[in-house]
Amino acid sequence: MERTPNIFELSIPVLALDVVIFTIYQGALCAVSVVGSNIVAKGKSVLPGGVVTNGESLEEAFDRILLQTTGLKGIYKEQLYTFGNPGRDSRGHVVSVVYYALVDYLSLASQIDISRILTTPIHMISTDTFAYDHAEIITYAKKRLEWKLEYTNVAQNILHESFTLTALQSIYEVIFERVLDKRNFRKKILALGLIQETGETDKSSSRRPARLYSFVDTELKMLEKREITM
Amino acid sequence: MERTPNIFELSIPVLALDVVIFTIYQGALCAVSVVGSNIVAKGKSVLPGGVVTNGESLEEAFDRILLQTTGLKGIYKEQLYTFGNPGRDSRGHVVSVVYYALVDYLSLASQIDISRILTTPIHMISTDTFAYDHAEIITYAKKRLEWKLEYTNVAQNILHESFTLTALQSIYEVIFERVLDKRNFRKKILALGLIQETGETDKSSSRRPARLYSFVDTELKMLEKREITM
DNA sequence: CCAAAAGTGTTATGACTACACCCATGA
DNA sequence: TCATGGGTGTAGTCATAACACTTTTGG
Repeated sequence: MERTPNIFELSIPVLALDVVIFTIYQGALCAVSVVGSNIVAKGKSVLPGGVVTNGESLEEAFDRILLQTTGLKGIYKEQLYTFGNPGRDSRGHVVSVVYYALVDYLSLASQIDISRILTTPIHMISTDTFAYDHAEIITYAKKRLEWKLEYTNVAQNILHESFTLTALQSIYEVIFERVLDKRNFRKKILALGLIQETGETDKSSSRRPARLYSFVDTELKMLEKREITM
Repeated sequence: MERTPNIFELSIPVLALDVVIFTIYQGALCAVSVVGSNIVAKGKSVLPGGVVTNGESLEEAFDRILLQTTGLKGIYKEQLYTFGNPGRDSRGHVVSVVYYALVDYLSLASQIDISRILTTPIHMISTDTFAYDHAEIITYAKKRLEWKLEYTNVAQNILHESFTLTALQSIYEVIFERVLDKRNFRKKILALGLIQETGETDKSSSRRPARLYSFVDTELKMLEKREITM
């Protein structure tokens, strides 16, 4: 999170907004970060973030800050939590509304400035490598993501438009950190009616071509039954 | 939400904290509010709230604001959402971190100053009776409460220490707005192992005395399986 | 002895889990 | 023709949902 230096002298807390962006890269769940530039965050990674300005809605702040810090726009997001511990930034009292966001790696790579952006596998994230309380925030966001994956059709936002069932299953496996049974996974995911065959196949591999699927609904949808357990 | 008038002149959004307090009174789910005193909220109800001060954590702000506005302390709470639309308070840009809280009516009635506090059944809450976006916030909180009731043992926080199974069932019925089957409810709630018999019975009614139960765990606990559906 | 709420089981249906082999393709 | 990932079905177990009568008490 990059912050302008002068506002800490006001007598009220400063309101910031940070974003935990998840993507899947090389089979691992990763969080997107930038290199800290101020005195406190020097040499560490920080979440993309910034200060919310007067008269700006949180949505607007999200869009602006995301674009300024990463070059991304139009990705799936959801408000996560507001962190307000006065000690979380040693420069002053910063209350941060944190969003988490999902993006598929191909969209990410095509929109961002690779030289400024880090994509860190979540197992490599710790308070040694991330400034402020950002490692803790990412852990919190990961839990929320697991939950959302289990109870909603949110997975579509971390996948390309069309995908194979194996690719979809591996999203779940990577995020749940658990292997799933292929037959049960397919049975259940198809029974939910969330996805449909596109009629196309993925011919890029040198093996039997896999059928491609896409999500039926693009909006977030709560499931009556838990999506995936196994 | 009561706010001090002078801070709106600063060039950054003001951070406030509001609380949706739920309780069950006379068989209805109710939200606690106070009478608006400033020019914008005159004649309407507002959620208990206030401005977060510099150097104060959100937890500390919650405790202070809750006590100042209602006299309550030590009740169950959880952060709900942060509302930041610049138009939500016509006096200036107020970003409000909203918590929801649960309290049983007997504790509520014994701690609050009845003459200053309103307890409104949630079906009577609308933008006509509540100032700002508070009616909308309460609706949002109600949804979260339903969810929590379904997936956690949070119900204990809206009940007295010991309770009959019929009382517990009626909590679920009031919040879900649906009647539940008595035998299935009991079977399921007992199978979950969340509650235990106290050995006492409720002799206050003039009918067959009901057994009293209490919760085993006092901390919030996620259930692996959905708690109550039916 | 009556009114009212407390308390109690069974059955049918659907979901979940575990498990192993054949298929289609490009190299 | 072979190596690789794609694709498929069954059976046992467990949770869910629907349903009605007897018990206990105070008045």
